[in-house]
Amino acid sequence: MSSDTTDVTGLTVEVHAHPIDSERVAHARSRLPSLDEASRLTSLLSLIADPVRLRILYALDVSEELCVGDLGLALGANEDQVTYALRLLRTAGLVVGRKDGRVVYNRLAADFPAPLREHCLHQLVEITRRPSSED
Amino acid sequence: MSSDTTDVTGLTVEVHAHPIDSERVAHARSRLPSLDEASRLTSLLSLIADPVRLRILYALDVSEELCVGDLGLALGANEDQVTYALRLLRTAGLVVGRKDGRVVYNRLAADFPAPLREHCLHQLVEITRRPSSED
DNA sequence: GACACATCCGTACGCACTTGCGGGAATGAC
DNA sequence: GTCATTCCCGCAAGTGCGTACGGATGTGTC
Repeated sequence: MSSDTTDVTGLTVEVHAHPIDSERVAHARSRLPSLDEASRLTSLLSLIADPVRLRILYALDVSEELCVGDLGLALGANEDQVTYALRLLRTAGLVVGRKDGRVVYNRLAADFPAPLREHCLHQLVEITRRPSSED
Repeated sequence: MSSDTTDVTGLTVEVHAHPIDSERVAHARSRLPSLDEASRLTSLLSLIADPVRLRILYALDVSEELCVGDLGLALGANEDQVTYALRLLRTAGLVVGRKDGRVVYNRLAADFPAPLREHCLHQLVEITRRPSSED
């Protein structure tokens, strides 16, 4: 790369060596979440940033528990999609399954992040009903 | 498709014709956001579900405005990444740019969704500090 | 004028994610 | 026992997203 000389030597950093506002850079830098924290949060957000998975969470939020087939019916989605979505949600620990006979009843995990439920599921959907400036 | 005979005729729906709990299916179905609403919301969530973009929003939240190069410095990120991330954020209307000379100062848009700012930026990061069950 | 700088654009590559399909394991009905 | 049902898994393709690179544009400096 021609503009990135990550300071291995601690010297001669070629990357934008002239900050416009170094004070604000330092300020932002000190309060910024680490890349590790950000990655953890974004991997969680990526999970709910999918129409099928989001609607599954909505469905499980209003109905206590639903089996895979009924979820497909409620969403009008393919059962393959539901199965795959549930696999990810379960792996992340957001959804737990209770097996009773040949039916698996799914519900939100007991330790489902409360802020995620309150804000993303209950409130955030509101801003989709008011396309402020676009579309 | 072999398992989906979307009732065009109104008859012979082969898809899981025996709901386990048809009451809960109907309940979930009536309260579920439409696929269109869900898609709008998820496309917004997808925007912030990225480490670079999320940290840019954080940086712009604490520092009023920052230019592209300084953002790269604050994040320790490539300027290509910052440029690409800003392009998406600007297209979505979340970030606006003020050009002064050859420097472009970026800041959060005036109509930046308040719930997004309050909940996702300020509160949601908390849940990343407590890896409940998974690493 | 020539030059350095900040930013953006167009393109191509690589990769992760999702989907659809076939098949298999477990369970209940008969 | 045989059969139907529910759900899950492995595999192979298609698709979209992010990154890197070269180059172009506009702008201050000398």
